[in-house]
Amino acid sequence: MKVSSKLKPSEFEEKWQQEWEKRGVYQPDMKSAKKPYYNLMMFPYPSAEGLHVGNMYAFTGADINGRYKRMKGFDVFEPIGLDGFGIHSENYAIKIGKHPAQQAKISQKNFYRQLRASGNGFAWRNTLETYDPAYYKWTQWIFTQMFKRGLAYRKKSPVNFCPSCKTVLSDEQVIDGSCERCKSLVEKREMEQWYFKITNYANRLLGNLDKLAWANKVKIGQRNWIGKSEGAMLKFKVKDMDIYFEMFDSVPQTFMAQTFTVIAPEHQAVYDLVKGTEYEKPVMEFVGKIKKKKAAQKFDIEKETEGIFTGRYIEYTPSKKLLPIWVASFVIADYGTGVVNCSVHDQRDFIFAKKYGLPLHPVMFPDDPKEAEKIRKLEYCYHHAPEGILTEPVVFKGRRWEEVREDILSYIEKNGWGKRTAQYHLRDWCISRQRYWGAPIPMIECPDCGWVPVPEKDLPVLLPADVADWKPEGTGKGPLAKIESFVNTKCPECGRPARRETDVCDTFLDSSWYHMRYPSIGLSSISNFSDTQHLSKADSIRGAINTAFPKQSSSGRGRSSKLISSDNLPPTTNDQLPWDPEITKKWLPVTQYIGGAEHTVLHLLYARFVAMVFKDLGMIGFEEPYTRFYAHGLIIAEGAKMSKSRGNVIVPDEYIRKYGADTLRTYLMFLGPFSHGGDFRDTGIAGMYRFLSRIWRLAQEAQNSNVKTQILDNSLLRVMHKTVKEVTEDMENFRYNTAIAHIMEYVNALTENKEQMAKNNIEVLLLLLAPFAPHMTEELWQYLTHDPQPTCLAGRRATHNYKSIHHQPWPSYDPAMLVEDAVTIVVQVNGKVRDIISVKREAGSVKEDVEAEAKKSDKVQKYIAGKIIRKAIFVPGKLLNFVV
RNA sequence: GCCGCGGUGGCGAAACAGGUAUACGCGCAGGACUUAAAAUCCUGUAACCGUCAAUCCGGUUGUGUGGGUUCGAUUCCCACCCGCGGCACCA
Repeated sequence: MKVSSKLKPSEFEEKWQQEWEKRGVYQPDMKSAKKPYYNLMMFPYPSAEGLHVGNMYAFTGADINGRYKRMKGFDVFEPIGLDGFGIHSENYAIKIGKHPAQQAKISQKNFYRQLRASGNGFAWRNTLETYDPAYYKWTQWIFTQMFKRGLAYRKKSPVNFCPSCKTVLSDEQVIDGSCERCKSLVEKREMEQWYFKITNYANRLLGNLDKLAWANKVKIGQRNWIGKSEGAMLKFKVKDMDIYFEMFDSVPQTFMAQTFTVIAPEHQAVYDLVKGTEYEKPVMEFVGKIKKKKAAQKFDIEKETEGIFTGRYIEYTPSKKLLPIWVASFVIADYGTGVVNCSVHDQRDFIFAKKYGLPLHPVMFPDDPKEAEKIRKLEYCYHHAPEGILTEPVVFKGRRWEEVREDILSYIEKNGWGKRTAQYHLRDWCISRQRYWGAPIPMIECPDCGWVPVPEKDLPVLLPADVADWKPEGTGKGPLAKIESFVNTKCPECGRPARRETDVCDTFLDSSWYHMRYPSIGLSSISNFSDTQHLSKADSIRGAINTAFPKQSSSGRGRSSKLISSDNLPPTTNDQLPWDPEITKKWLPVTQYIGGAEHTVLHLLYARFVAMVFKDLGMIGFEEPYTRFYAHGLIIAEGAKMSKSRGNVIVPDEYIRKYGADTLRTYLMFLGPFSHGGDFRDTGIAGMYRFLSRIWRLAQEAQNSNVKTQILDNSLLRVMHKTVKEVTEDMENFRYNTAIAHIMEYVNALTENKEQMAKNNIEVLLLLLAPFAPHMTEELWQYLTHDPQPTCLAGRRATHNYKSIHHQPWPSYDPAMLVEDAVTIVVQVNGKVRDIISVKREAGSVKEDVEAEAKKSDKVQKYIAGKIIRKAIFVPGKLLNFVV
């Protein structure tokens, strides 16, 4: 075997990519793997033609972990797919004026090409795409499971609507109240939507967080999003009416201060309160006005709070007072009960009461009599004051706000006014999207039977293909509503004519369970996968697109929107479940999940929720899908997030062409800590190419016949063991930048001591570098070593005399080799470094010896001569500090 | 407003347990090789001050600002300033 004298990635990178894939180097045996390690990276959603270096950064970092773990002896499974169904991909299709299904085909080809060219060790036989009917059949199946368990329901609720794009937007597409694409102000529209009852799981989602090995900031993010708030739910009667209101109070300490009640304008009971009274007209006009205002500027916090009296009162038993009920703009309808009792000890209530001249009654004061007088005179709002002293109720007179809470809660319960309870900030998950490019919600509305789920045997409900009008129009109905052949169907229960749901599922449902699917893909055929089958699987998009776009058949037009039965679809591993139970038991939960922190509260929460539902339905044996999650940083360009509109998108392709994927990968990882990301500048990349070229030359010099195979003891060997130790520790903690730095130091040591260099020095170097630069290390490894044993790489397939470097064991180090004969001791005088001395290892830990040695130093003498040494602080093997 | 993260040379960044601050790299400067260039290799590179000068030598300051604890602080504590990200009328 020969290699070029110069590092030329184009000569071998593609070659190895093909070779690895052909030999299944990264394809673990799913059934008999002994040490399964499911290394999962969040799959990309194609919202552009291809990947940018920011994406590549994330995938490379995840891949390095997989490659390292593989060398550590794990059966690493690292799958890849595309989250190509949904609004991001559809928006991109709209932007460039292509049909989403056509664009999906183009994006898929390009994304997969780039992911291959980046040198990632993916299990290419286990790919999935969320728009593949074989996949979304099961996304729809999940919906029906939710519905059957009462976890999917319909509710009329305001949704985000962009008047310019004429479309409904998801929450995450609304940035500061504006549409992320056109920047116009987003409106709120009342629409009936499908929801998943994620709030039923709020407490479990919160409680389990403690058990997860996740980045702390992500856990904190989820805790805040779930937003548990404990307090009391009180219940009181409306005077002269048969209406009772419950109201939540998270600060029950000052419950005796409550002097009025506010109700949300959207609250259903508002009308009942004023019906037939003189207040009906003005109040209902007010309600209409506020609703309009809220619709126009959904997220704008109305600084000016507004309200109107309803003419009704709450019989507030604790103080035996009547609290006037007001409709107030600031009350949130879907948090708590939408009715709140108000007091002087709340900032908003205080402002509202002042504005409308409502009564206020302080019951808590500071120690300072002057300040207390100000509170009595209602000069400012005294709230959330731990040191505040209560005056009411009398039994708690003199108690402090910070310690009285639990006793007050018990008191409220004892008197029967209310009960301890918790409220959550988390809302139910809105699934409906009035869009085209998504999995149709598999529900049928029958005039007689109501909402009926599509039977499992009829899934998937295929997305009709030849839809000319697939763009969102913002009429409140999705594009599918216009396709009569889609809409009109029969009720699965009674067989009479019925209509299909025409909304599609939120794309976050697609991605909430994909980790369940990967390991089971292609299971029945994996043992005798031939190359041709493999290629046809890699090309499966063609099949998917063809079902979405059947060729015009002679039998007539318009047939393509007819639903295709599941018989025509690729076989699945199991008819009852979208995964194989045994395989799932072996590989899940995911061993290591890696992704961006921007999904802290969306994808990562939904996936946990869906897993909990699976667990409750007895389908899986765990409820947390990702026990370990690592949040990688973001690559920015010129100080800003990469985006087309900014024009700062950096595509990896040209760099790969010029320097090779190895150089780009290593460079990206060297930029900074993987958790921090970094600013991409191309000035440094040539330096990384230079570094890898040095290794290239070094490895060739190692083939020189003069170079010994192994040297048992010399200084280089010690450096080598130290490097192995440091790099190993860095790899375990995703500290790739310092791992590379340590490899560089090692290379520097080798270059400076070439006469001592042995072949095993180079072999260890290549092994340490292999996760970062998989192609060139493979090329050099094959060049340097000739493994005589034919190795079984991919089950039964390997026939050649070849063992990949990526299947070599990770080098180990001998701790005994790290111990040096002499230790360096820093000598300080009054905390300032005055000299550095070297003593024998044994002497380095004996204070007297080091002290005597240090006193011999002129530099030290200069500072201690003629002075009294009061103390000498000694850190064995490290430091000696004279205090004079 | 609340929550989280960060602030170290010209730049990206190291310092894992309070103990030599600036590892590793980029950039820059100088040199070697060459007819020349590229490539490669070598040397230097926090600031300021001292000696005619100096690659050597000696000193002072220095990790956003001001305090504190300590023999010793980038690291721990308190207060503040600045930047980034998330949430935001949640009673």
